[in-house]
Amino acid sequence: MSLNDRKVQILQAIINDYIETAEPVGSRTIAKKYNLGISSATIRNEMSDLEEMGFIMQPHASSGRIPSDLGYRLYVDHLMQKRELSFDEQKYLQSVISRDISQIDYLMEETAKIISALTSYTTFISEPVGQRARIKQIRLLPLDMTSVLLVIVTEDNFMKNHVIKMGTVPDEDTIFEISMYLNRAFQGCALQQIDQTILSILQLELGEYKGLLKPILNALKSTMEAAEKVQLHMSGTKNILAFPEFSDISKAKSLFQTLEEKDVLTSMLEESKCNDLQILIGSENTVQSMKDCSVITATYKLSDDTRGTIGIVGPTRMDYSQVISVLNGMVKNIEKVFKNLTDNNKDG
Amino acid sequence: MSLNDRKVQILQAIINDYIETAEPVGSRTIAKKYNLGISSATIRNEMSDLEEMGFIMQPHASSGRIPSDLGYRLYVDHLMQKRELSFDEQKYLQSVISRDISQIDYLMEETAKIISALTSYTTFISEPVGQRARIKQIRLLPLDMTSVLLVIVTEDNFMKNHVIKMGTVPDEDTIFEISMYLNRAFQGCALQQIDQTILSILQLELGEYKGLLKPILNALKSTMEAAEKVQLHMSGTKNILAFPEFSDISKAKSLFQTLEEKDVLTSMLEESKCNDLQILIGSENTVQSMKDCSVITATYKLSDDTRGTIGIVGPTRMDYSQVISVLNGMVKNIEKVFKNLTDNNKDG
DNA sequence: AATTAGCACTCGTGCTAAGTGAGTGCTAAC
DNA sequence: GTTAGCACTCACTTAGCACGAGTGCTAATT
Repeated sequence: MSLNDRKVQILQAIINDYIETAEPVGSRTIAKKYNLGISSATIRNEMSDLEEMGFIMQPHASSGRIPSDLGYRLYVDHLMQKRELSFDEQKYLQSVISRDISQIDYLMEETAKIISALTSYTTFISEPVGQRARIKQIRLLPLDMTSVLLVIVTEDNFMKNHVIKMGTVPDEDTIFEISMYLNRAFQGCALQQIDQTILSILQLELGEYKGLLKPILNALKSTMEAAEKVQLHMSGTKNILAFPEFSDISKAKSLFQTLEEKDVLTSMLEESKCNDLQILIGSENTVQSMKDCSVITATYKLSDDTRGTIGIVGPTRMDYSQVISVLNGMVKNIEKVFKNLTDNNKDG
Repeated sequence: MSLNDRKVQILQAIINDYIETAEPVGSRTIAKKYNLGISSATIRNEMSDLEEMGFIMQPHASSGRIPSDLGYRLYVDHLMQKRELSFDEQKYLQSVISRDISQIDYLMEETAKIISALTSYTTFISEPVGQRARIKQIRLLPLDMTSVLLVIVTEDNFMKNHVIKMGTVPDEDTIFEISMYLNRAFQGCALQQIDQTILSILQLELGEYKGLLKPILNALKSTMEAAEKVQLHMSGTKNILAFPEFSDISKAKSLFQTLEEKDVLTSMLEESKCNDLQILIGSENTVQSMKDCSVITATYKLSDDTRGTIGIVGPTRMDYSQVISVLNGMVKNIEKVFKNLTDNNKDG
């Protein structure tokens, strides 16, 4: 039994119809709606074959057929038509550019919102991460009467500020000097490289301000930890409730549960980071509560090793073709935004 | 018809039972479960009165009674027993201390998680905000070959860093000088106070680096905008699905919709900021989708004018007494954490 | 040999009717 | 004023039935 042309047409019809209606598709529906030039009886025979081959299944005897995960897989890999974005979609997608995007978290938040609005699926996105391990700059600044401000920047411009309370704050020039010491001592360092030798030298150099060393080390540690932790933004979780496959509250609940565990999502995004586009259909997902969902992820690259990932979660019966074109569009868009941002700032 | 002692006892019994079971409470249930020493017939008569007075109502004829918003109001204002936290609850609540809390957003995130876990309601919390309008420090630092880093700090230590791309980056000493100019020019300023006079002087002082002025002004603007926008953290949205009052998917959906609109929540928290504790029951809420919910908010104060608010959303049938004690406990806790943080840093 | 028409059969869905039980309101007796 | 008793209401459950969408099989047709 071979997967001939007609079987493929029928499978395609079933998938298209099911994506649209969420109802099991019967042979008569296909005969009437899609002009394949064959009768429902013939379609029935073919469907029986398709079921035997594992591409479709019956929710219960004497009901229509729905695509299986394998069916969707075939569809995604070989049948799916590439869909161009409409003008309106394109325009809406690009609206993220026109806002103030100098703040990365805002850009991420907006991006997630736009994608979830366009696709009506749940969207999550990770901030771009690259070479964070090494310290690029570490600077001390005066803040007020009782505290100084420590600014730490890693190689890929991840940065974090720390307020350090002190009994008495040194004067402007002394702070500048200490700042220079610190920068010389730590620049280019990974956290692990900071050993006792460096610390003793530094302690000596700091002189009467050696009390600063402890809070500075704490700040370094917490910055490095935060740098490891990829920031995640999410939007459109409520959309899940609109799909009939989640009208069973308990199913919705367990998916929500998973979506609240950012670690799970982060590691999902991490895993897919090497692929430009990754599609996991139903049972292909490792997370139990997503066995009824498909997850599509796309990776955007700001440089060779600075990347982030956008992910979409929806029922397996999702509009793969639309999602993929939206994701591709958005990836191009983000990359462009960052490029523009860089160029603009060079002018200003 | 007066609200005598017996009526109050019956009302209390109805509310307690309904909070526990979520089922309309009948006269026989009360007679059997709560030993009030009167028969179900008497209770029926009293209930009839209570209904006439507006404290309870029937979902449909010949069903048991449920408390009305007015009933809950009476309960909350006069009947409710203050509940002490159990040892375990107290311990769990304080577990937020033992983690690394030097980063405010992490602390907020954890706090929301703990409260939603303890109460099983949805929790949202706003970061402490005080006098943000004025600039406390504005500093320029070298970053790398093509860019400098601008650090802006407002009066209440809200801070934001901005990367400014430049064709050629001045040397360390020049940057320091520019940094000092800037700081002198803008320290103590509100954004609105920056006028043309200041700008022309600055432009003169910046000399060949006057190109910096535009990005600096942009950075100032975006910082001030971000400072106005209160950061909000949320946890436990999925809990909503566990309550029978939201087993109707469409109700759950509209509540989710509201919870995704951070502006709405932010303004709710803002409004309640003057009260230590505020309880809005059902129809007392202005937001339409929350007319079936109660919202309890508690305000924590880090100083006279630096405050944040914790809010809890749940069905009107919520365990008011538990929620209030958890919120009070957490407010004390947060205030303590911040106090400790300050003291610790003074030592180190 | 492939296709199709026809038919029996399956099974979810929607409707109705009857029965059940929790709860009320009213009345008359205590 | 309190209570027992009773009629009544109404949501909820269950069974039975008809309907229709859909299948699989078989025999006729191309």
